[in-house]
Amino acid sequence: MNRKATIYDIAREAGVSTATVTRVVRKDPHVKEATRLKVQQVIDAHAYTPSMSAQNLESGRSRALAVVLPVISNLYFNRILDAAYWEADKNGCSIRLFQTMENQAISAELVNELIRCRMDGVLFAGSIWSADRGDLNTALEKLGKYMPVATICPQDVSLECICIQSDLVNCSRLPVRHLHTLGHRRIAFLGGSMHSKDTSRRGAGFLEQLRVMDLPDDPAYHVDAGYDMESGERAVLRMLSGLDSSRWPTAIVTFNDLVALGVIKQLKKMGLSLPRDMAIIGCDNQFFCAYTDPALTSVDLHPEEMAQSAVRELLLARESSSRSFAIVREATLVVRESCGAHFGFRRL
Amino acid sequence: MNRKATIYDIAREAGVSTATVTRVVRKDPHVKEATRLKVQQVIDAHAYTPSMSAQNLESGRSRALAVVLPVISNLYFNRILDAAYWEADKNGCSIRLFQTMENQAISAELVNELIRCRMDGVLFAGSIWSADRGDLNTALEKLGKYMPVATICPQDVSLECICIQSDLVNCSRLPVRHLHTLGHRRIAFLGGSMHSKDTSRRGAGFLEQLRVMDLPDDPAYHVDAGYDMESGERAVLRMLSGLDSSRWPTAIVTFNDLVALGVIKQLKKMGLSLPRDMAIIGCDNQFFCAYTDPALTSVDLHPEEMAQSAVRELLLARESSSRSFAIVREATLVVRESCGAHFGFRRL
DNA sequence: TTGTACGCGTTATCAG
DNA sequence: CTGATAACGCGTACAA
Repeated sequence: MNRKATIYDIAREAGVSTATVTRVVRKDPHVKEATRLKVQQVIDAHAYTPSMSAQNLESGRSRALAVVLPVISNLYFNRILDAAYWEADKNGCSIRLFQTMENQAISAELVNELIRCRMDGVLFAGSIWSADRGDLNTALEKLGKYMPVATICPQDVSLECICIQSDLVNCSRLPVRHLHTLGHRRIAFLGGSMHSKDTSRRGAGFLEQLRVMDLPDDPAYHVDAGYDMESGERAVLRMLSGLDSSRWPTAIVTFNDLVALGVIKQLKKMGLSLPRDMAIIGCDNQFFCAYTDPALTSVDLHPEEMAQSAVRELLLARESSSRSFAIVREATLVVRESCGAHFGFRRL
Repeated sequence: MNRKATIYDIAREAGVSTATVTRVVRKDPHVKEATRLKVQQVIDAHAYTPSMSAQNLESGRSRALAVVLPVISNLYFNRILDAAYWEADKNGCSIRLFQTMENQAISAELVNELIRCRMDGVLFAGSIWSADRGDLNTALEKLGKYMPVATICPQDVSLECICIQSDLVNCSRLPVRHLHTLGHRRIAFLGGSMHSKDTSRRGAGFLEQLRVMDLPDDPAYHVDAGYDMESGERAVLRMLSGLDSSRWPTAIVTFNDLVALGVIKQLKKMGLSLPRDMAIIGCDNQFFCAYTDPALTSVDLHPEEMAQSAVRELLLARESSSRSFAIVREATLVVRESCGAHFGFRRL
């Protein structure tokens, strides 16, 4: 294994001091042209580049942002990571990834690790806010003493940091309103959890919307489940098999597109024709939505833009004193075929 | 912003030297119990942890591996990254991500950046080997002088590094044989490219298999295309509309599952019934394969296990002298519904 | 058992 | 314009 040339090697070989080498590298104008040329030549010959670690030690920064999320294999977080990566890259920063898995909480070890690495900032995405709010804010507060902190969180939580908020209200309102317009009254929600301590509180928001629109919120229409396809299959089966078909809902809103995938599969297996017999709306507007059968209508939370904002604010906060504020990114409904809207279909 | 306590702070406050603090942190047994206790107490009080940057500078290493791949939003690479992450994590290493986008080549800048960051190792995944082999090996060779290098590559390329090879042969053979068994003779390949300089040479391998099995390799059955769903839609439309329906293939093998998604959508739009009118086989065995309609039969290259092996070997090579060798991970065919095999269906 | 002193590679400051 | 030199925080011989 070679040893990479150091600034000393360059300085010696060019017959100058290390200070001058730095000046040349940094394109400091106060260097005689002849000197610059000679030094640059040696630099090129060795393909010299300043050592990252040394720079970091000296500057006390890492030129890296931490992104903390549950799992990157989940497409939603994958998109956040990707967007964060490019936004950071654009600013000469790298991303250090931390996956917490199911463990939603911010552990003390994680906090210490982040401080130890001298992260220039941290972005928390995912479900940390489901944990005890007190603990959470304590952790964020401590972290905030060392580096800027940003979170991508539902609109109704208040955290002591840069909050990029997803539009929980419209995320629930849009699907319900769309279905209502199409004539649906019995609308079910599958996946996630109905409890207000839920990951993203999507279930609770959904219930609220039903009430606002004066629609029945039959408890039989709300099955707590997980966040993946198998959960969707099981949940819809459990719901429908417990109900006389005359009481079946006519539309299903799912926690996310994965759950919707499972629901669609199960409904087809039961012989239903979609969207005629059942309307479905997912959430996240994943890449495969246009390729399900029928193509899945879905809510887009615009995670990429939230991640971009988060990184941008983090980088900004690095310079100035850190602030605590919120930015809301509105949700959008992407209408496809799974509710029959494209047929001008209207349920009685 | 707080300043994190340094080893000096701890030493002063505990009334010992920095060396002793290090000993306590490192659990060096040659420390008097009383001293250890006192120092540990101060350490705990400040939640002191040695600075990563300082350690890196001192040790000349970064405790980090680089993963270079085209895009993480592609599920295949996403899985590689995820697996690499956990394997590295298990060994106290972090992952530094580099996305190259379409730019397949290993640029000189990338090489320098990797060296500059003192990466403990690099894993290249993706399509770098499509580039000129000479350039590639030159870059790998240079990199190899500074750190262990591993690649996840097709089985038929020879690179001067740790080669985790995907099973290109079976990746082509398995689908063709499966279709052949089911009675298919006119088999098409869509997506990627037929040229041997192709990204993964999957097209070329496919042609070879057709010949081996004495099946017709009508050029009309091979449409170069991209790697995504839109490409699949366009490619199949182009192929079929240029052909009298009597000459249509009876089965389609696609470059990957995304292309298959597009193909399925387009075929349905044309009114075909699947798998009756057309058999389809994808590649990568993505999570959604079980949820397409019909469920997609697909080849699994086992990217997770390849990534694990790669990281493991990288970590090993860090200690010993670096070697150059290859490990092959065999491909598997996961049979679902898209070829009708579950019906005992047999085409004449 | 403990402390001193130096090296790791850069950058910044301050003389010259 | 250029060169010493002092941090930056840690590990580690070597000495005590």
